[in-house]
Amino acid sequence: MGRPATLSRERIVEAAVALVTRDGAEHLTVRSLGDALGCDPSALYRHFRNVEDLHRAVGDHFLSDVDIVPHPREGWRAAVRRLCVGLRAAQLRQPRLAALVHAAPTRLGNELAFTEALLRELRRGGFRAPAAVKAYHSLIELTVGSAAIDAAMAALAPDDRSAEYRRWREDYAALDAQQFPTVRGVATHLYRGTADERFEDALDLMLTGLVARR
Amino acid sequence: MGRPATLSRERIVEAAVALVTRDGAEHLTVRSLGDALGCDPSALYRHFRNVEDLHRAVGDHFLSDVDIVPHPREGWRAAVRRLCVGLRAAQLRQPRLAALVHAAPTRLGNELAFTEALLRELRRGGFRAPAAVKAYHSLIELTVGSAAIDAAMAALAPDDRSAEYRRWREDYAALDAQQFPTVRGVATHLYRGTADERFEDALDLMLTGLVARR
DNA sequence: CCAGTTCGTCAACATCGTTGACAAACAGCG
DNA sequence: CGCTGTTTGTCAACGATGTTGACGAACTGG
Repeated sequence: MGRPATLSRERIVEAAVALVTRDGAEHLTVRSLGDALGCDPSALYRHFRNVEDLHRAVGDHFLSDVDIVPHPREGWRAAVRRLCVGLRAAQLRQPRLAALVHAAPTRLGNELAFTEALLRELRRGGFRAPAAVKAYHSLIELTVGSAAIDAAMAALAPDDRSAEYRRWREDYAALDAQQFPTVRGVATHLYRGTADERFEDALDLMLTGLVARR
Repeated sequence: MGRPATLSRERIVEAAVALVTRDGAEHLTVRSLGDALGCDPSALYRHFRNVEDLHRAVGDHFLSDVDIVPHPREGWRAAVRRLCVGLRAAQLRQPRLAALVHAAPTRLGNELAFTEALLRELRRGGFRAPAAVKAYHSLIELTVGSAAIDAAMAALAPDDRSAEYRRWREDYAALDAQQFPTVRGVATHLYRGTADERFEDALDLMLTGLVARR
């Protein structure tokens, strides 16, 4: 019944993923996606309520390459670490997209699979249900949150990015020594290294706290 | 020399803050701000390079009410906690705005004052420069990051927000028990309580980790 | 073969940030 | 006083965004 559909949610998401992979998420617009699919932009609204709905679907798709299968002989702490690092990597692989999706859990397939994996490791680590959920919230808050704020920088070309970090350091180093003595004193250490290193540092801190609390 | 300026960065920021406070940050546009100031929208470009520049200035202004003066007889851990909780509160007071600013440090007055205060407490806690900066990065990553992802929810009315959380719980509870046993088992605990509580929980975890590492 | 339904097309709307040409309003100088 | 140069706000326009409503093509069930 009705005209046969040439489009579908799957085809659209597939094309969107290809477009984002090729041109970057900032070029994912209703019009460009329509062009890529060879159809009118407005046709997309037959399959998605609005762009946010589309973004969620595309965002979840990118979580598919997080390694969530349990590794043998891996302790819970290492497993939790691996999961969070993997989630962050997947989010930052499409930085601009992550910034659009991070607002709320999509509660779609790939994200649910990740949630299941993380919570299972925490239960395996000896946390009871309420404590495991608390730990889950903390880890997600840090992992997704830091990905959200690092997304903009991750979108830059490596050269531009380190140039930007350098500029920040210079700004801090040029501060008035009377007013900001501490910042000035540590200016050379600020925003050195990569954002990934800073994240893993924070993650290890939190994991240490988790071990201590357990 | 030249035509006398009726506008200034200060006047513009002031009007922008008023506009954001009244209508919400989503209504902060070049045009609406021009209306509020009784001038042509394009006049703003004489004082700000682009909207992002403007957003940074407005965002920094909202950090002015973070309590950064040292409290007597307060340990470094309590002080660090207070600073981070205060920063988050200030960011979430204008949620939509926080989402626009979180990308990079503004390196403007209020933010610098906060950075100075936080680093000073860490130094006071016995951390040497590199370790203090590492701790600073971790705390900022968590605090600003979690504020970024909580911003969207914080923008909702309290009733809508708890309704949304309830819907998430129901979604998790309705999952297939075969495929997602762990998530389903802890579904009633997920996203209970407030986002503030979850943040403070994560913060305490990180502080515990910091104490252990020191 | 007609009626009903689905789905892509088309044109339009409102809104956004941003730019370049122009004119008003001043300071300094001969 | 008048000219020059500079600053600064105005105006009109551009291109891009998401979104909607009317239309017609293409199918299915009766």
